[in-house]
Amino acid sequence: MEHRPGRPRRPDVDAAVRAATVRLVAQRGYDGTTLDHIAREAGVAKTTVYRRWDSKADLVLDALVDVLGEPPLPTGGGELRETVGWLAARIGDPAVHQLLVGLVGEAVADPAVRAALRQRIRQPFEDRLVAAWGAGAADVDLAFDVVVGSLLHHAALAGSIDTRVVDTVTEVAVRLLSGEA
Amino acid sequence: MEHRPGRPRRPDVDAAVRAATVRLVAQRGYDGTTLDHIAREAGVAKTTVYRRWDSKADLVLDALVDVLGEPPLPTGGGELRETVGWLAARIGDPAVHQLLVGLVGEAVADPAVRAALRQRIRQPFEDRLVAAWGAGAADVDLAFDVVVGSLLHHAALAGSIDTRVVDTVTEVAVRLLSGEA
DNA sequence: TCCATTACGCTACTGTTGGTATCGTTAATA
DNA sequence: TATTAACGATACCAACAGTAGCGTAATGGA
Repeated sequence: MEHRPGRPRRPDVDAAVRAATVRLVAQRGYDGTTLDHIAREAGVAKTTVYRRWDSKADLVLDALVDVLGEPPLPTGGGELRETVGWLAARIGDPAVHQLLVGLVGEAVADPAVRAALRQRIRQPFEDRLVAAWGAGAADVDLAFDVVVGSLLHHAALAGSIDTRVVDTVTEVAVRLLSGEA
Repeated sequence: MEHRPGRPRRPDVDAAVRAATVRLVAQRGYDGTTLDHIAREAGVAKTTVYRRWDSKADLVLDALVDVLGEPPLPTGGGELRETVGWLAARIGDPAVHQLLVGLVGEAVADPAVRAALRQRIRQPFEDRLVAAWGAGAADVDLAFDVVVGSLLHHAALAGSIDTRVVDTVTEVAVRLLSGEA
């Protein structure tokens, strides 16, 4: 029962394509990165990419989930800032925010991308905070929108992300979640 | 000295094209609206549109400036919320946020759009607040990014904008500008 | 009136890009 | 050996932003 019949998939292709996607989108942006380019960079035919992912958005989301990592689980009392700060810091990473801003752009036009983004990016973050704090999911959603939205918009208008802005936005979101509204 | 030599421009074309742009982008989104469609809807040839605007982004920005309107000038003491709330409410308008989210998407890839967006959208807002409050421009920029970014991101993930979110975000930005950080 | 100048509509076109179809080949199982 | 599925390669399609060229209409000036 090792394999289904037929030629097995090359085992290293998924990782190579994801890595090429992250690298290229980080330096050339979402729109500036074509699928031909990704495939060539990963040493794979474009048709192979489309056998494994449904669309460019699907691939980029997969690459983003990979490079984003998992949010830390706040353990004690004052650790809320740890989780929120982690999110803000991750978005400061050019790879993360370039991948994300491209996906958000697609989400505006495509409800499927919207749902996938909620489920694979926002949900895990929300789960941690709700589990550790019993906070309302709506409040966490709002805090997430404030952190991610503010930083992405800042990056869009400024071209890069200022560290001071990351800190201030973190502070704002922590206050919001602490129930000081 | 009435006119330069040559056939004068049809005087109502600018307004008609802007109106068609607002209408179509509001209901079909930025990517879902083609220039052929805009031209047809405005009763004008596509080449005429390109004689008057340099690009789709240029046209959409022009239409956005038009439909956004001018921020109110806060007059007295507690009127900061008036100006910030105006901005948040304007973004709640589907026409405004659809136009804006498309432009922000272009701004990520195109520094020229980035600069134009700063100058024609954020600048007037900033001018009012700095003139009336002597607040630092950097603080106003941040507040702008928080209001606009949070609401656009919320819209991107939810598909529409919740009124409660508009209010909360306004509150957050007002606090930020009041120097309670 | 004739001319230079500029806007217009129209049609046709280019170039890019996400995504697909086809096909011969290769690597696995049964 | 037969079947099954993945692969690379190439060619292709459909959209769409933006451009070129052309005949025509409308203005001001000589």
